[in-house]
Parts: sequence; structure tokens; C-alpha cells
Amino acid sequence: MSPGSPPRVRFAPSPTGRLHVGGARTALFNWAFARRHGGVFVLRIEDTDQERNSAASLRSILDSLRWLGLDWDEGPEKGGDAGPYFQSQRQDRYREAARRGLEEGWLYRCFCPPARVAALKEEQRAARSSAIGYDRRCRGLDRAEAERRAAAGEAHVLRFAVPAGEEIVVRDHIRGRVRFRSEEVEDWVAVRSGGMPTYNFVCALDDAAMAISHVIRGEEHLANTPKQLLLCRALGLPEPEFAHVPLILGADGRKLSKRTGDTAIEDYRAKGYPAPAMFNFLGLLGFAIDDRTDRFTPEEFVAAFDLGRINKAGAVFDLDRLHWLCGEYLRATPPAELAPRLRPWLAEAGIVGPATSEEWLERFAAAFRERLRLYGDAAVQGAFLRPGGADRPDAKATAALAAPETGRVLAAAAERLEQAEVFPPADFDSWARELASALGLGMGKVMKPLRAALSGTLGGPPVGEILGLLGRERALGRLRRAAGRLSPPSP
RNA sequence: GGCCCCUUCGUCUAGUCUGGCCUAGGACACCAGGUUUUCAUCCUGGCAACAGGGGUUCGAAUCCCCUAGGGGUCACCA
Repeated sequence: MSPGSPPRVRFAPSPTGRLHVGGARTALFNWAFARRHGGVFVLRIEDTDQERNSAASLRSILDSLRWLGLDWDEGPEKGGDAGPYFQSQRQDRYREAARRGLEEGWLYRCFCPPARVAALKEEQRAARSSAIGYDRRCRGLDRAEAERRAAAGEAHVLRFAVPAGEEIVVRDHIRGRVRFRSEEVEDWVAVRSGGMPTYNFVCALDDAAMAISHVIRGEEHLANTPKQLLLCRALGLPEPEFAHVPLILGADGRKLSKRTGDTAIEDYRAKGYPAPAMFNFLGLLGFAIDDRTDRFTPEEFVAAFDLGRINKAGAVFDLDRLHWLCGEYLRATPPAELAPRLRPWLAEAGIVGPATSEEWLERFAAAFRERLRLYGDAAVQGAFLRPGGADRPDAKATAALAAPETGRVLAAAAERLEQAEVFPPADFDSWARELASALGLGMGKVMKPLRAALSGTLGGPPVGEILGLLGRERALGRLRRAAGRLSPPSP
């Protein structure tokens, strides 16, 4: 990092889809680096692909970043001195650079039809040739003639005239110095036939214009870097430092794709993954604070963040680990805090209504907290609390209900609960023990049918908690309905 | 195929730059016990890795070379 001035980094998504987990982690690392060094985190929108851009994508990306807690200092909805932050609004600058490139000769007009170039590359591939891409045919065109053809409206692109014999060194904080020879770089397209510049062109231009000191991005961009560096040289622009972070892999060991699971941050949000757990998880992919810290706050992450400590190898997106982390976060959330977050999920599942009290939700949160991993789990696990939720007991519950003593147990429990002064009994354990001994049965024989009648299943929170969530009327109703369903005892 | 990157338990990783403290540590998952009215939580224990081969060195997971394997990239996408 250049001494003295605080670093400037950027995350530059293209609004052609939702925020991918890989992109999210890249953003996270950029953000952490900026925060760690008192630098500036810029958000730049690379909307040079007019076909695929969409406003919905942009909104989704911004929402996902905010959800993760990654705030930007300059960019959309924020402004800044280096704007505009949408590449579609920087066309005049790109045009000026292109004009200069043509004039200085490091850009040239190429009239080769796309089909010719495609065929060329096809040939190279088939022949297993080591030749690189475009054969530079138009590079030798007479300048005046090229201008004439262009003026006549002939379709063409602008290509970068890659110089021979140059060595390009990418200064990478993760991989050290990566060297390329300019012979290996093709004369890439800088401006499309439609006049729209390409990624490699505008990316380097904007990084320089926005005074980006460190380019932290995915490893898939490493092979592109020489093109951008060559452009910097042609324009006499300063070269940024780099950090190409390893890919996030699917279970198959390849770049994470939709085949191997959800790839959009929004998907995880929609399924009820807690944001802090997601942040934590992403921060653990390719990075570790030390040999034992696996849970941390954003502040702790920032304090420990160091580009040099990022791993070189790709990291598999391990859903098991994410789930575990989510559970850790939910268990650590106080019920009073958890309750409001659970509400929408419970409401959607028809478990609570607008009239449901905060107190009830808190009780629910306290009862379920240790068995939830995602907010969304509450809807599934709490399903039995819906009206009639115990009417169709599962296999195990049905078996428990079929025990010979069930009728006595349910009747006795209902009677005692009806008469109880406080509901549920203040000391449920003692209450249950008393009931068991009065019936001359073991605890298991008593609790199982109760649980089955109350919730239709044998799992879940302690029976005392279930009673509290159901309330006296509904609990008694369920006990009696279950008792009524039993076949009458033979005389 | 060319170029580039990578390689520690099944997975995420510590250790590698600054060889010895590593009979390689932690975590997830898994397995086995324990606690518990159930599930879950929690506790205890277990399984499990330096890709292979050569060097250098008194000593290598750590340094060098080779091989193998994996990945990325070769668009008028970003």
C-alpha cells in the first residue's frame, strides 16, 4: 500500500443477476480491508452489458449487501467525489480514452467480421495450436483507410494493440508476483461494434479514475489482469495492487454453481438464515483469524483482517458448517430479541396472527431457541401449534397413544390441569411426578401420551412449555380430543 | 491444448514467509457414551490429513526440483 494515503478499494458487480455468495465474500473482504485500514469502500456498478442489465438485479444486490452489513462509502445512493458510479454514466470518459488510444496507436480499428474471428479460434482449438486468439490482421491496416471505412459506417471494433516483448507482473497480496509475457495476451476488444466499451477497458480506466489502490476480486479475473495492466501502461496510469481471492467451490470441487445449491445471498435470506451467521461463515471461507476462533463479530473480523492471510486454495461451501453457525447464532440470541424476528415466519405459517402478543412470541422463542438453526425452522417445528395441529399424530405418537394406560393418563392429566390454580403449573416437573405416582406409572409412560396428544409428535420442547404455548383451553381440548379418539376400553 | 493458479483430516482451517516448541492443533460432519420426560442443547471420548518422488539439512508439513492431480481462463459477459 502506498504509504501515507488510506487505501481505496471497490466492489464492482454487474447488475445482471442477484448477488452471488462468491461476490458477497469478495465484497466482504473489500469492506473489511477498507475498515481495517481506515480506507474507503467504493461500490461501482458495471452496467456495460445493456442486454442483461436490470433494475431488479441492482436493487437485489444493494439489498443483499446491506443485509450482510456491508456499507459502502461511495457509490449508488451515496455519491462521492469520484462518481458517477454507474459505468453507463461514464461513457464520455471512455470515449475520450478510446479517441486517445486511436490517436496514440495503442488502439486500432478491426473490421474482421465476428464470424471470421470465431472460425479462427475454432481452428486454433481444433489444431491444439498454442497461438493466441485474434491474428491481428487489421493491426497492419493503413490508418487513413481505416478511418475512411469507419466514416463510411463499416462495422468494426476497437482492439488493443498488445506490444511484444513485455513482461507484465501482477503484484498480488495473496499469490506474490505473478508474471505474464505480453506474447500470451491477445489483441483484445476494447470497444464493441456498437460503441460500448468492454469490461477490461472500463475496469482499468475506472479503477484509475477512482484512485483504487487495491483491487480485491475473484481469482477468475487473474488471467485478465495483464490486459488491464497493459492499458495502464499505455495511458501512463498507476498500477494498483491486487489480491485475487480463491474461488468458492461447490461440493463437486468446481466453481460454485446453481447445480450444487443456492448461490444467491437472497436465497439464504429468504430461507431464514441469520445475517450475522452468513457474514461469519463467508468470512471463514479462505480466511481464519487464528487456529481456534470460528465465531466472531464483524468488528473482530475487521480487526484481524489481513490480505496476506487469505488462503490460496479454493474453499468448498459447506452447508453443514453454515447450519451449525446459524444454530450458534440463534441460540445466542436473547428470546426478547429473537421473538420479533421469528414473527414473520410464524405469521406466514399461520401459527400466529396480528393479535398474538409479544409475550407469547418470547415464550415461543425461549422454548424453541435451542432447536432452531434458521428462522424458517420455527415455522416447521411450531406447526403443531396451529389450530388442529395435533389431530394427525405421526407414527411414533400414534404408537404412544396406543398404549393401554393412555386413556387414564390423559383423563387424569386433563382433570388436574383443569383444576390447577395456575396454568401451566409453576413447577411442571413436580406436577408431572405427582401425576405419575398417583397413576402408579413411570414418567415415560405419562409424558409420552401427553406429548403425543398435545403436539402429535414425540419431539419438541418440554411438555410444560408446550402447555404454556397452547394455553389452558386449547391444551385441555387437545387432551380430550385425543382421549375421545381412543377406542373405548373393553368392558 | 496454451497460459495462470492451487494441493494439511470427508469439509472449513492453524502451522509454511521467519525449518526444530508438530508423536500436525481447532472446528463442522460422523460414530460411541453421559445428562435430559422426548427432540434439541450441553459434556466426554473416538475416527480422520502434511498428494507422490527426489534433493538441501543434524533436523522439512515448512526450503529447492520434478511428477501427478485439481481448478481458473482463453467472449463484441463481467
